[in-house]
Amino acid sequence: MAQHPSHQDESHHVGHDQDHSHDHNHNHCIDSALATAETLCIEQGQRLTKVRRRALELIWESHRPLGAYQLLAKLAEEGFNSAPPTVYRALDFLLGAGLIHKVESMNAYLGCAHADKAHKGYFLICDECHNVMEFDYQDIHAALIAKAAQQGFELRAETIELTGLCAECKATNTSAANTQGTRT
Amino acid sequence: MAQHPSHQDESHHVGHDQDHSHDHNHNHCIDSALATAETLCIEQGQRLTKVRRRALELIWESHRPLGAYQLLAKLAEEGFNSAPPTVYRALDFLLGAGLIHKVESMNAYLGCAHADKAHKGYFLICDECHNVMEFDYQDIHAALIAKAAQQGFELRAETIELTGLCAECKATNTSAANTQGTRT
DNA sequence: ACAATTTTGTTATGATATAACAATTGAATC
DNA sequence: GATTCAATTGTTATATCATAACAAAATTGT
Ligand SMILES: [Zn+2]
Ligand SMILES: [Zn+2]
Ligand SMILES: [Zn+2]
Ligand SMILES: [Zn+2]
Repeated sequence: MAQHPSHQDESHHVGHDQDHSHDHNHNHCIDSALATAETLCIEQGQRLTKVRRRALELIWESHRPLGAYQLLAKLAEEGFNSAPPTVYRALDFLLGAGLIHKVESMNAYLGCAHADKAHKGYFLICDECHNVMEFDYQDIHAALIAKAAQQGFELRAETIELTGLCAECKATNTSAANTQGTRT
Repeated sequence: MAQHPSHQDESHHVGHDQDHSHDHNHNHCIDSALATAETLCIEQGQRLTKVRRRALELIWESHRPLGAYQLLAKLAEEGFNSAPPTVYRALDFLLGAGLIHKVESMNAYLGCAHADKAHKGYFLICDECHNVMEFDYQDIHAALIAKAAQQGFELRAETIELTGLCAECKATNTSAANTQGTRT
């Protein structure tokens, strides 16, 4: 529930080596996320089964949020059952364990790099390249709690999804002097 | 895009006379919203046709956010065409005109009481009674813009949806001394 | 009246998500 | 190891949310 102070105001850029040569090959992120997942599941007596584990890997391997049916297709390719409940069960498990977030405005799922710290995901979503950056902003969190409390509202969960143009796409659009402006 | 300062930090409680005797019969809200809609559409050379107008009324008459197919059913009862495009077209029009908001986390649509001022809706959503309160919080808006700008991100749209327990439900739950705590 | 534009009707399909129940697997106990 | 119980997965069906494509009708401007 409470956000951890350790990476307050820090951002973690998720998905960033799609096409345009940001070649941070993020195997490190994946390995780290999987290791965290193992640890957390063991600690909590949860079972990170094959399909759950592979689903988590596939979500991380995707460089942007992955839809449930996209994930299902990938799992099916690898011999897992191809019916929807398979993927939704895996997603429910991973969401419950805090290992992934759902981006409501995209109906898509994204690995969380800070699964070990309970928090809600705040996202910056680029309209252009569809990359998503998760950020943690303690000030906003506190302000939202306070604002809700003013209304007598007890805050439990937050969906904060900001869309717009990321730095790279803004640079590209500007420098390329493209005529179509900010397309979608 | 910019939120207007006039109702900064003010909240408008949407949907509040459902069952438990908050008998603000909100005909006033509906009438006011419809009048605003007329004015806005005329000003902008937009046509508030029968189906669009009735859709807006029905959304307002509902005391909580209305799903597209719920709305479609109501329209169909009244002799409008009952195929999905009918309702999605009306919703698109109303969204475009700023007369309603979509609550992403509920896939539902809600009348906006401040359609005359361009803004994004910020919502408090009760897990218990499903009422939704729209609030406007200039401080948070400014902080989000600043935070995004720090990352080089140009903010275009915001989805801010907070869930939890509203004041009434908190009171009910507490006073009823229910054993189940904060269920859901 | 005529043409151009917008809106609506209609059919079909895509995309996202869950219900219900059976079969299998895993872990704990006997 | 066999037994039992709970958790997980398989399977079929369906619910829910949303859009594509094209035809028909209504509205607007001339
Ligand atoms: Zn996270
Ligand atoms: Zn981008
Ligand atoms: Zn509003
Ligand atoms: Zn409530």
